[in-house]
Amino acid sequence: MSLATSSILDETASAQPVEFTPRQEAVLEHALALLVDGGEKALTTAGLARTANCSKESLYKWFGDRDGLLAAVVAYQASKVHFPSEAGATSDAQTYRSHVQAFVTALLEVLFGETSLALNRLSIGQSNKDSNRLGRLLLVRGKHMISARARSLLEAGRHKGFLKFEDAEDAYQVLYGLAVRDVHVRLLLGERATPAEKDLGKQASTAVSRFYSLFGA
Amino acid sequence: MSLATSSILDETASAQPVEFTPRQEAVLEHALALLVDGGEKALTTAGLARTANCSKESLYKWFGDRDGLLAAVVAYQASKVHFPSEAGATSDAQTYRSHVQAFVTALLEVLFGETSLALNRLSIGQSNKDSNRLGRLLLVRGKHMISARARSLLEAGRHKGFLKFEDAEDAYQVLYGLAVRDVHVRLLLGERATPAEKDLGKQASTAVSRFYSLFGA
DNA sequence: CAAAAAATGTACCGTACCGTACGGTTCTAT
DNA sequence: ATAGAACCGTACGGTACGGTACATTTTTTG
Repeated sequence: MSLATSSILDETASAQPVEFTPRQEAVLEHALALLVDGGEKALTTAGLARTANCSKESLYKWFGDRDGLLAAVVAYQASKVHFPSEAGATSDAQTYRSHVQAFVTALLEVLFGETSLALNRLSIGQSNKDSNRLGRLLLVRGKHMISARARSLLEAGRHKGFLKFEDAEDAYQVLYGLAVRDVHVRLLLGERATPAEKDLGKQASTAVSRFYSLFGA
Repeated sequence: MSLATSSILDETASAQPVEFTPRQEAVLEHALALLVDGGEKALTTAGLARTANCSKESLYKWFGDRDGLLAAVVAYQASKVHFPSEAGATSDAQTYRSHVQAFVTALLEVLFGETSLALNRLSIGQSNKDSNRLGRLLLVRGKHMISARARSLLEAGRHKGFLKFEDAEDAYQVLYGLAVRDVHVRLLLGERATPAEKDLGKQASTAVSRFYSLFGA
């Protein structure tokens, strides 16, 4: 049984960090590069073997089949994304708000990055498969992780009296919508971001400002 | 020169309604059905010819090549989507707000429909092509149309003193974000909507409520 | 009703790519 | 140093699909 089907795809054990050897990580890095410019069609087993200076046989030994390779790419990239955890519990209203704004900025940086866009395009393109491994992988190791992190941040704000809301998940969804709007989908469709949309700090600032208008205590 | 490259793809003349013969529309309907369950891989020329009882030669005569067929499917579906225009200029605050809410509900109905999701998945999957015809097609005949419609609706509300904002496009983006959040992307990734997210009227209602908190006069 | 235009269905070709096999090479451990 | 494992590069089979050609049938038109 391949590495892909035995551990990466096993969503019951989705907590452990998924180890790759350095050689495999180097190959996955090449795979990412191929994906970012060229899309899924550009990531062929022969092409990856050529650009990464490895053999196809190794690819199949490591990842099982092409789907396993794609899943490994997604899992590997997800393992590289880390969000800053809340810096200490002792913070006044001002610094807490700056934490929220930093979180939103980091969120936009990840979502609007070319790598994330390429992987989202890949997963969306595969979302009509029987099991839809990539979509679930991206959701569970990407969005759900971020969502959990955001909820804990917002809960802390409520506990300290900076925010007021009923459901943390609901509040996070609003914050997400205010920050992302339809920019994500437009980027996924290939539209270029406007200069204003490229100023992620400014975008995050106004989003947080509006969020506080709705949920500030 | 094929129909696809001569008229559908001609973005300079993107205003005229794109005519198809009834026979062609019937074939495009079958193509849509194939796309909705099965994704792009399921839409093969041979498969479409078989299910639609037409010949491959006719497909190539009508649409040029496979890309032209995909573009025709997108253009055809876009031509079927219509939003209710604002019903008369004489309306009080209450009915105007109901118009806004109806617009948001219609927006969600379109975006979360299986057909729209399938076409968005298709266009996103093709967004790394050289010209990226599908993405631009979906943007110009879909999102931009809706955006223009929304701006005029919001401008009317501002003119009547129901709303207060600086930039109509910016206000619309906020309304969009409040209503859609990350549900669209999650659906694109294959996740099922929660029961609460399926209540589009309720979702639109709270979105409009929050929008009025931010932009109400 | 007959000629012409259009459409159907099938057969075919070329290409692209997944997956496997195999000979040769490099690394590792004892 | 040497045996064994891992790996590289390449070549090949099988398959799926885009696109074309052509004979037959259906529809339109004068």
